[in-house]
Amino acid sequence: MAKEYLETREELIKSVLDRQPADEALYNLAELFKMFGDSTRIKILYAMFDTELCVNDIAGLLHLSQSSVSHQLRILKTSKLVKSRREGKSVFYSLDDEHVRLILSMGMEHVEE
Amino acid sequence: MAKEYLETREELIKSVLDRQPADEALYNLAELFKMFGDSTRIKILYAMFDTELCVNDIAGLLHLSQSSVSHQLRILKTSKLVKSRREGKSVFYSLDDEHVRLILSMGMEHVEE
DNA sequence: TCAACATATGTTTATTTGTTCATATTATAA
DNA sequence: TTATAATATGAACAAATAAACATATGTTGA
Repeated sequence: MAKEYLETREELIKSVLDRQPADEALYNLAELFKMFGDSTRIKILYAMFDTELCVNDIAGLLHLSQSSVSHQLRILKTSKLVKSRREGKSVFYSLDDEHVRLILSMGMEHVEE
Repeated sequence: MAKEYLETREELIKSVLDRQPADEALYNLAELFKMFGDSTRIKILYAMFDTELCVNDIAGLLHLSQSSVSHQLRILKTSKLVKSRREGKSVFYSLDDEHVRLILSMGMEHVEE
């Protein structure tokens, strides 16, 4: 009985390890969520939920400094969460991927409960 | 023409602001994602993806110190991402909510591309 | 070419945060 | 109740990081 318990327990532990994704995948996953884990970036991402915006628009809209917005956009772009296109003097940013919207929505659903 | 452009631009800005969730909601959203934005916590959460585990199991499984795991579990519990039940000397932790699994899966999908 | 505007970037600083170590709490069994 | 096992917690330290400030780069029109 005790042995059986230990065996199934060992099996449980083993199955958890088997199912566990590789460390690298989990590291990347954490890095992804880290991008969403800052108020400023979340505000910026949400503002772009269904429209592209240029840096000054975002800064004005959200009462943030141009520098701060630009820095955060660079981080978001490096992480492939936003993309940009230049139009004259302005650079328009938008969400890079439908997943970004999904992740935002899913999180918001959880928060709103 | 220029005026029309400006008007629609103003309208765009206005509509963004209208759609933008309250700062408090966005703050909470960022706090939620922050919980997922650390490798250690992600590993712990994923290990519990479909089974409850006690502190020592997690520590052994993931080669983490007991203290570190306990600290992180407290943070996760405070954020309502995990729940716990005591059984004798052990405390078993598990994901608190189906949303947690959904958020993890959605993020992993994005990362795996 | 020069002035202005929009954006990007480098640096410094202050804050946040994860880990470690030591110790406290809680529960079980002898 | 004492020893031991499992977990929790407090404090100190080091690393990560967001914001501010100054300045650089790039773009347009006069």
